[in-house]
Parts: sequence; structure tokens; C-alpha cells
Amino acid sequence: MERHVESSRDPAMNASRVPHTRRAGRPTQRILSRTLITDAALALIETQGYDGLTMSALARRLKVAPSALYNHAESKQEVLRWIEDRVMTMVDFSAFPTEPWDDAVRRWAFSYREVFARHTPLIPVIAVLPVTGAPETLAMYEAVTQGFLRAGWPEERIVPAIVSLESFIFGSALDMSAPEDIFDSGSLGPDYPSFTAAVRNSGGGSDGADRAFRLGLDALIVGLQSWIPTQ
Amino acid sequence: MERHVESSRDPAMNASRVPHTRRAGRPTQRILSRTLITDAALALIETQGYDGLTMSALARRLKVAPSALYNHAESKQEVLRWIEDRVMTMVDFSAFPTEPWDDAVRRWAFSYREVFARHTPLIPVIAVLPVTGAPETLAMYEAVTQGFLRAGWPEERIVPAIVSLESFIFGSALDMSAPEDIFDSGSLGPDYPSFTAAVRNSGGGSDGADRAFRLGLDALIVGLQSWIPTQ
DNA sequence: ACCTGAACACCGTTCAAGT
DNA sequence: ACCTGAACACCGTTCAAGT
Repeated sequence: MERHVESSRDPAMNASRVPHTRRAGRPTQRILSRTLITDAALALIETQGYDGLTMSALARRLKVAPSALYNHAESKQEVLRWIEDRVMTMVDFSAFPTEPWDDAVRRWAFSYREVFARHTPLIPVIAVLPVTGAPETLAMYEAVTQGFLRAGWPEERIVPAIVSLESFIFGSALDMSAPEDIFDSGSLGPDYPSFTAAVRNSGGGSDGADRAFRLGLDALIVGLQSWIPTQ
Repeated sequence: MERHVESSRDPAMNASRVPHTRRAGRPTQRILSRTLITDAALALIETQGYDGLTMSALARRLKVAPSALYNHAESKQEVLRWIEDRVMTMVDFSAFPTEPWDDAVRRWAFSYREVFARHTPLIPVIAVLPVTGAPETLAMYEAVTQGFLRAGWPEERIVPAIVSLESFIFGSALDMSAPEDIFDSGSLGPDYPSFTAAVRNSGGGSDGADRAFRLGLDALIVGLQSWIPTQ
């Protein structure tokens, strides 16, 4: 764990704690909003990663005291939900109205994985997140559902199919951020001969996650397609 | 966030901070070990959940000072890796030597999801975890690989296939722990008619995650099976 | 080598006081 | 209503001192 160089006991350092000029009391006009907080959070994640996303750092970037954030968000978890809704808008689902079902699913899935591979800490958040009240996210589900209907899917199977695709996508996004040598065949030892050989012959290794994603997605699409009534 | 009732400023409460009798200095015999720490961590998770798994709580359960843990583990992350290896032993992969490939995969996948649904905080850990040096985990991969070989799988496709199944399983385990009304059709509003209707007709609702898992797993198995050369 | 005790540098969150 | 400033109750981790 890295440590800051500055010592909080150095009194000369206290200047850094007071970078603002605003004094206490309600300001004449609103300083914060959900949009501004979300913007700042995403900018912070872009440069510092999710480890850098603390309520303190977020407040600092907004030139505000940390406690001010709690006038707008109930908790850090709520801020993460705002971020999630915003990140969802980056997923490309534009192929559903025009392209064949399998091509549209493929493009959507690739984009979805790509986006969330850069936001893996959101994945556990989503799993515990009722989607209600996230308009951008709902817009995506509406378009995807219409794409399934257009392809002739029976209505009652659409939601389970979407959920299963998302499960695969989220799992694959997590896997994508894993180290490349997650299976290090060199140091596997002689106790696992079949697995060692399979790892050794599983291809380049540099894009192992990519090959697994492509293979699994193709399999899932082929398998799901069997639930579309033949026209 | 819940708060403790006890105030740390109450001097009478300090007794709770010193529940042990051991005095400083190296004890005559080893008190801790990887096994003991892992046992205690799992017991703690069982009763308090992952929120309760702090280095302090872990030390308290082991009747040891928190800093003592760092003579054995480099970090909390390392403790989580020990837990992960242990949890992996709970996954049932016993069907691979005897059952047909698809039945064995199904039993393995159901067990795998079930186990990790109770340990979702481990899922992001695994994704960033080189599997090297986790004997129990490797034993599972060896058995699964042998099952794939027995079914006639080409060696170079086995690892990607396993990885894609795991991605689906981990994603599904996360989904399993989501609230049941993750799609609350009641409050979806009129802007998303197709999706709203699909949610409304998607079945019971109580076991939505289960239906999605079954559907997706069947699809994945059907799709993957097309890569087994016809015998 | 492996424990204790004290400290360090953080966290997220609450709340009175101010306008 | 919405900000500041100070505090609270934690975290994980380090390190000197002890045997």
C-alpha cells in the first residue's frame, strides 16, 4: 500500500487542507448536482482509477468539503449507482434495430464487455442494484428487447436470455482484467499433467481472455438461437 | 452504516480491548498458521458475512493482536486468496470421471455457482489471481480437463471453454445474490413498453436468476458441444 | 521467528453551526 | 436548502520492543 509523502503533523502542510475560499453557510447558488458529481467521479476514475475514488478526493476535485456530498448522495454506493447509469450509456446497442439478431448480440456483447472491463468495480454494484429509476439503462434494455422480439423470440424467454448474456459478459469483463499468465503453465508442476498440457496448447496466451470470450459468446448465441421458433 | 453501541471513550470499556493474557515477546510455540487463519476467517464469514471480515475481527477470534497476522500473511488480499483456495474445495467436480460430458458440466456448474453465490466478494479476487500455487484449485482444473479430454475435446479448445464456462458461472453467482425484483416491472413507467411487457411475462419472478442460469447454461453446453468432433 | 502495543495514514459518514 | 469544520468510529498496515 503506497503512502503519502507529506506528514500530517507538519503544520506548514496544513495549507493544503484549505484550498478554497468559500466560507461556511449556504452558498448563493447551488454548487453541486448529481451530474457534476458524476462528471467529477468519472474524471477521477479516468486518472486515478477506482482506488482513487474516495469521497475526499471527489470533494477535493469539486472544491467542496467532503460532507457537502451528503447533501446530494445518500452514500458512496449511491454515487457508484450514478456512475453505473452513466457508464451504461457508453454501451453500443445500436445494431438491434437493423442488424440480424446474432450480429446485433455480438456487437452489443463486445461493447458491453469492453466498457465494463474498464469499470470492473461497478460489476458487483450492478448485481445488487434494482434497475428501477436508471433511465439510460432502461433505454438499453428496451432496445435489446425490441431486437429480440424482431428476431421472433417468445416474449417469456427474453428476460432470462438477456440476463444470461449479461452474466457471461460481466464474468468475461472480470476475466479480461486478470493477469495474462493467470494460468502459468511453467510453474504448474507435474501433478496436473492434463491441465498443464491443455494450458500449454491453448494458443498464444496473450489474448486468452479474448479467445475464451469469442468461443463462449459464439456457443451461447448458437445455443440461444435454438429457442427462436423456426419461421 | 451501523454503529457500535459501546463508546471507546468509556474507560471501563477498555477491558474489552484486552481479552488475552499473553504478554509481548515470542511465544513458546506457534499460535498462528495459514490453516488456522483460514479456518477462523471462514467461521467469521459464516456468522458475520464479508463485512465482518476485518483484520481486527480475525485477530480477535484468534485471540491475537491484529499485527500478529502480518507475520503470516502479507496482506488481507493474501488471506482472501487462502479463503478462495479453501472455498474451491467445496465445488463438486466428481461427475467428470464417470458421467457424460454435458451432465458432468451441468453438475459442476450448478455446484460452482452455488458455492460462490455465498462468497461473491471472492469473485473479483479470483479474476485478478494467478492460479499458480493453489493446489486445491489446480486439482479441480485437472479433473475438469480430463473430463473434457474423455469427451473427445480437442486439447487447444479446452482452456478457453473452461474459462468461458467460469465467466458465465461467476457472472451468474453475482446475479444470484441480486434482489429478486431487480427488474421491478411495476415502476418501470410507460417509456419502455417492450421491456416492461417482457419483464411482466418472464415467469414467476421469485427464481428469475435460476431460470436465467438454467437457460444460459443449456445454451452454452449445446453451443460448446458443437466443437466436439463427431465420433 | 513471532508475538504485543502503539502509532500512522487513511476511510465513509454524521452533525452542529452558519447563511 | 446547502455549505463548512470538526468529530466519530472505524479501516489495513508498519514497526520498535520484547522473548
